Amino acid sequence: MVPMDATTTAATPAAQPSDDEQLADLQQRLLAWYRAHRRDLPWRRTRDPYRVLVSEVMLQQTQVERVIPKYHEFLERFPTIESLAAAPTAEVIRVWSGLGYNRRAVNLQRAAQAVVERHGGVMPRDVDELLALPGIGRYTAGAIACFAYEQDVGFVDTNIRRVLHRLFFGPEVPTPRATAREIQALADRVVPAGEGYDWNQGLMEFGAVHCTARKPLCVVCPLQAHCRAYPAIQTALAEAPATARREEPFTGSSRYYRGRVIEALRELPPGEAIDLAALGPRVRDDFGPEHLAWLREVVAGLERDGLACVAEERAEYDASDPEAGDPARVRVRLPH
DNA sequence: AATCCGGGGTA
DNA sequence: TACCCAGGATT
Repeated sequence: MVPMDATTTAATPAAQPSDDEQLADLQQRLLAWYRAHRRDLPWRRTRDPYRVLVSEVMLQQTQVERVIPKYHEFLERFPTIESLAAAPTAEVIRVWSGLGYNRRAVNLQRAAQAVVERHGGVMPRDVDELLALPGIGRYTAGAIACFAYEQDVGFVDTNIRRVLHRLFFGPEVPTPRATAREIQALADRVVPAGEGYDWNQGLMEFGAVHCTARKPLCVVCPLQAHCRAYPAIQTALAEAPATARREEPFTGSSRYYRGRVIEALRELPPGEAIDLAALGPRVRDDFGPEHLAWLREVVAGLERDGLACVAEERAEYDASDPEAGDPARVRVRLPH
């Protein structure tokens, strides 16, 4: 006997679809949108875990259009995970030129070395094992599990965060209504079974070209009926005071000079080192002896990140200051 | 939670 | 010039 209670699933009228039916419709609409609008990107043509790894690390904070040529160049030079693991780090850093966040290059090679040494050259499938690799966080681990091994796992990048927040929580401005944990849990829950690859690619594509941060195309959005942010998002974005987050000046910053030093080291002949006194003028026009200690600190920071190697030439013993090394005697090069 | 980490394209 | 952008690691 069917209960009289109208709230039970069995008694729910077709005119009031269940949450499951709503979600299924949303999923099908997004998948349909993606299959009609997806860009032909190089890393969408492969499931090779190594190639997926390379693309995902490059795509961390770097735009698609800038990654595409470097992706081809990098794989031409390092076609296999073994070749990357065995290469001189200096060469990996050189090939990385133009992508920025150079630590990623070092971590990518370290990850390749870990896969070769700890996993016999086979990229792990489990998110937890992937997370243990250098430079691979929750996003990249999930992306590899999904885009290389086609597992139905959820993960969150800036596009997925924005899209899921708008759909399920409402406008993300002026302040987000959901925590990172809630978004991650949601991302895991809404992956359609067996469709994880297209679903996650679709969420990112949708966020990148349709449900954008500034000018979402709500008027022609196929997900209108499912969106907690529609149509309030347009008003919210219009009223949001242009986030007065002043960026600190880049020229003259530590980041700027780190970039200049790496740029100078890349130009050295392979294996060659340069002393600070010669490096200085290549990094800043006004360089003088008073900048030696400062440059030594910049180089020390790069060394901590595995981006530079420092060798101090044997100094004369100075009885008055036995601790101090002479910055002028320090030589620097890219790591082997 | 805040901060650091590059660089290039574009309005 | 100012602003944007497929995160991770450290503290």
